[in-house]
Amino acid sequence: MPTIKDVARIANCSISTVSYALNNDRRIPEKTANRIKKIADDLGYLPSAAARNLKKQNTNTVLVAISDFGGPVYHELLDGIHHKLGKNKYTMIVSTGFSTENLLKEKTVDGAIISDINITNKTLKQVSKTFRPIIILDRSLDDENIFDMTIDNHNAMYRLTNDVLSKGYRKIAFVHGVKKTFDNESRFAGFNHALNEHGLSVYQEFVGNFTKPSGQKIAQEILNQNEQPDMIVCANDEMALGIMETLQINGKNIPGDYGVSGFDDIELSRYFKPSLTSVRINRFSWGERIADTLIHLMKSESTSAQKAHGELIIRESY
Amino acid sequence: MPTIKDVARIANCSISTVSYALNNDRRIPEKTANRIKKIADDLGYLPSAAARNLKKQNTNTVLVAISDFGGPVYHELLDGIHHKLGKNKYTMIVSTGFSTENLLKEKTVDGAIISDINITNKTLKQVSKTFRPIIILDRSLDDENIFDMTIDNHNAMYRLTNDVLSKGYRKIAFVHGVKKTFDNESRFAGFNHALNEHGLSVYQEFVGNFTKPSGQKIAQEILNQNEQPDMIVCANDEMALGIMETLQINGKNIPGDYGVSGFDDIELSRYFKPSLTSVRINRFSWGERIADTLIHLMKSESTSAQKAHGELIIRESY
DNA sequence: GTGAAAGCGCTAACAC
DNA sequence: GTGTTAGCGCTTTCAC
Repeated sequence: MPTIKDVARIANCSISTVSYALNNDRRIPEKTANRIKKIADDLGYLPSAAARNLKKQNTNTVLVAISDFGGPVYHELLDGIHHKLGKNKYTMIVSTGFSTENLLKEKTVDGAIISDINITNKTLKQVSKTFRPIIILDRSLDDENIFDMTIDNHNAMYRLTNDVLSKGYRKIAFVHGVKKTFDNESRFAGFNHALNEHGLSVYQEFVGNFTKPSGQKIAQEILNQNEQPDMIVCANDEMALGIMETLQINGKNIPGDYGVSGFDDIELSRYFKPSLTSVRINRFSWGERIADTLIHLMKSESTSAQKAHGELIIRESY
Repeated sequence: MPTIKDVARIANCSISTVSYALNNDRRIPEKTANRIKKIADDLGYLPSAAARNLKKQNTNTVLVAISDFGGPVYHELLDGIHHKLGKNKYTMIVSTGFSTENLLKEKTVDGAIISDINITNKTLKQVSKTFRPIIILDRSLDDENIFDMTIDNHNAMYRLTNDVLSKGYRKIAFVHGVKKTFDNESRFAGFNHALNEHGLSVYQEFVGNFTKPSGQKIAQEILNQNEQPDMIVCANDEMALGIMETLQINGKNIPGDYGVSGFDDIELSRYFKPSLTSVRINRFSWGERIADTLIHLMKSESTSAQKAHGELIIRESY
């Protein structure tokens, strides 16, 4: 493993000259710089990030922490973040679970974007104390160096619910995802907001966990009860899809017997029969804005962290 | 930002004692160790990975490089890798594109798992020269410190094609993904192998790029030509799905007018009507085996890198 | 334009 | 059981 020392020895100069040359410092004439670069290249020299990070006290790396790689919603978001980060010479790494905790605590990154509810507020606050900015997408949390760029769930669900109401539905059930999560509570709040304005309140409530199987289970509950809703508003698409599937297997028509709506607009929702009405967030540009904000924050420049807005995608499911 | 020095000062001992205590060295009595740990905790001390990495010349981190976050096939694989890595106290980071190049070259990781055809062989060889093992999943490449744990595409496609033949199909078209990629060529080879054994050869060939839109375009080509195949074997599910969709839109029946098959068994394939016959790889246990092998390699222990085998999932599409 | 040297925050060999 | 110290591979200040 050649180090900067080896390059210096062979180039017959000091390590500082090598360092300057490799980092394109203006003081080194182009000719010398090229000679040194050539030698470094021939030697297979690659600088050590550990040494540079230690000296410079930064890593030029941004962490994106997600709750799992399976969710169908991260793709565009990550692409958007990566795209903007690349333009600004940052490296992006993605992690989950215990790996995220390690990375955050060991100062391996200059900034982080968190969309993983399993990371505790305590960890977040502890880490942000070291003056590395953190943008959160999965909760609201007020703390210095922690910035909220969540989706404006409330407003989007409010608009969706108003659309549902305009279609004449009145016995409206709500299917929760994991309770107390930001996404669930804010979506439910937007739903209630619209209902209340019409002098209505939720007809029935069910609690799932944002997954398809939980939707399937809830559909069974619905089928087994006496009072039947005419509309089922779900906190996300995956549960809505599970509900529709089970309802259909049991001979029900959608939207004939029940209207159903989702949230997130995952790919499957477009292909399911009937296609699912949902809320779409342009996650690529959301990601770009997130990265942009984080870059400003890491440079201690002022910016404002803004929420993402959803677009109603009306399809055939109610 | 407190460092080990600050902890030592407050604990009124040397930095080596702090280091030993924090790393649970047996020499430090539990009582002292606990006192020091408490002080470190109160101070909000977090060790610096950069310093430790520089000193120890390793990072305890494994990189998984994927070509994009959108592919529906990575989820289980990453979970399997992460699971096994966690059991062995390694941190996993995931990256794409330019970020992967940076990470690999700067020795930020002790080992890497590559499933990104955009990373050049040159980079791989250069990096593996530093004696960090690399496992490749997206190509065959013979080099020291580079280990092949690809899917045994040839064998799986051979078995699928034999099943197709046993159903009586004889005018069999093959839809390529990106040419010259390992996945495409090895699948095509397995396909040909089976055909040749029956004294047949491919009826027609089309070239897509592993995406759904490319499948849709190919379906149009098929519809516009005179000679019609009775079976369309595709190099992956996404293209197969695109083909089926376009064929159906144009009034064709599957499997009545054409049989279709895929490869990968992505989630959508189960829900599409007709459901798609495909090849499933248990990616979780594949991931576990990959991580296990890499761990051995990083410890310079001997192991054998083995390929992954696919399971035929027979459904309704031919 | 180039070099010497300090020092980033740790680990671990060695001394006591 | 605890402390002293060298040194990991860089960047950067300061001299010349």
